[in-house]
Amino acid sequence: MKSARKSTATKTAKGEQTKALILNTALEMLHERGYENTTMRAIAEKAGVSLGNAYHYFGSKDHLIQAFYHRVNEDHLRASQPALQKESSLKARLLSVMRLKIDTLEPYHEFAGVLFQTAADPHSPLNPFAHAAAPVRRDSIKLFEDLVAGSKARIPDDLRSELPHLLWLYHMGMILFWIHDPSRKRARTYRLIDQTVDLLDKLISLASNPLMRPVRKKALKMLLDLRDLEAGEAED
Amino acid sequence: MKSARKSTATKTAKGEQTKALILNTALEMLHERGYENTTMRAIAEKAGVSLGNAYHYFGSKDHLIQAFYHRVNEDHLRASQPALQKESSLKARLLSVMRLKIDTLEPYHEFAGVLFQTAADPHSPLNPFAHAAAPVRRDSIKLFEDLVAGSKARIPDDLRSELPHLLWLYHMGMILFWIHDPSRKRARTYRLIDQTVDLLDKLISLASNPLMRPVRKKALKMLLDLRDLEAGEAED
DNA sequence: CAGAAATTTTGAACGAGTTCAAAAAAGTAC
DNA sequence: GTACTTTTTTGAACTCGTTCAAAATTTCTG
Repeated sequence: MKSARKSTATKTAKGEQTKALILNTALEMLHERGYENTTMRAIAEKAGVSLGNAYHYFGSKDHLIQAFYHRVNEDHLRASQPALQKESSLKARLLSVMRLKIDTLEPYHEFAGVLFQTAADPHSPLNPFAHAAAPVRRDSIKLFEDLVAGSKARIPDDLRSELPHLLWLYHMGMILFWIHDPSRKRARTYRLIDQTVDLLDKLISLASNPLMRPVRKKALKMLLDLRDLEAGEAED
Repeated sequence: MKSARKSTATKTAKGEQTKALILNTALEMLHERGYENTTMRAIAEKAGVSLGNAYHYFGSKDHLIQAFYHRVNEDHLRASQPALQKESSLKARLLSVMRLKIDTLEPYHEFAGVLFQTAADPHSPLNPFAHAAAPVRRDSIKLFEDLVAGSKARIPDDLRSELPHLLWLYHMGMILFWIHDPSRKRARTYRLIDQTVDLLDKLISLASNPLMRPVRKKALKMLLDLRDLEAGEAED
């Protein structure tokens, strides 16, 4: 994890094709052999390109991991549509989305740990505190925006606008738990999700109470402070 | 981060001496040159031993990082004693300890990021969800046990026994923020600590209210569930 | 279509973490 | 003090992520 070179944009149909080939090969191997055994050399070889060529399109192995996360995210987004169409209560929507997230992630359980390791890197776009503009991150938050926007719950505007980020953070926490969950069929994770979704729903109702307005304002202010540290170098 | 070999216990006075020499050299270089520039080769060379010898005593570079964390922790523990002697309210004790933590960590700010990366590794003893028996982790929680034990606050037993872990988790969160804090003299971190300590103190009072007993019990139960996932493989 | 410019592709090299078999040194028992 | 066992130490080798200059190919321009 030395460099930070960006993945090069392709300028050509041929390039596009090669890039896709490399990515698909990588994801396949990641799935079949896990992280450690998926070396850049192995990817290049299986894809039938040179090692240097792989690096031309993906500046580092991390970029491949991000691409993986992006892919899984798309799958999850797609899988969530039916539930989001059907359910209208915030609680039911959240519960479905969270369960489906674990379902989607499950095939990759054994190597998901490194995903969190890269997320902990201060420069990773998955890092909760890092610059929010990173596309991977925006994509994965988008789902929670839809989730909130489409629900009929009466939620004050200040909370409503912040809620997607909060839920995204919560969902990262659940993934962290899932990574370490040794229980059969990941039963403890599913149980925890049931419990926490219930709790969250109650908390949101509580926080939406007009009486809570001052407290809520204060808490949300602090959360905004927590987020997006990238902005200014020079604040005192 | 491939291997998981343990640091070998030394069997000899000579060995003990060499191990200490390597560790001290490593910590010094870590401090002076940061993580990236402190290679195992450089450590070995400066310590006047062979590369293989360094690996004999520290199974991986991660072990050195853990040793670093351990050392910083001892410094912090020592620095906290006067305040813990003087202050008796939970809030004042926590505030001092947290501020001193940042003070202690500050010299290492530029490379502290990797500390969190290793902490995110499912196998790291710093990982909040991993096996709690790891000595590094126990040591760093110990401080918060003292902090709570020595305070005169009236706190129900169930919460009191869980509080050290909660505070430790909170303190990890503050470190995470600090790592990303670009503000001058880390002013935002200190401000956040002031605010959150205030908030925590209020929350603890609130949770200690007899009326909250049922809710508290439930929440603590869930937290216990969250912690120590290492136990059983087979729960359904 | 020829030549120039841009893009893709290659292959070799480097640096760093890690492993390991064997040499050197230290400790132990008689 | 010698022969053994154990521990320490070495140095070479291996793997893997990464870089880079240059070759091959494709695209663009007139």
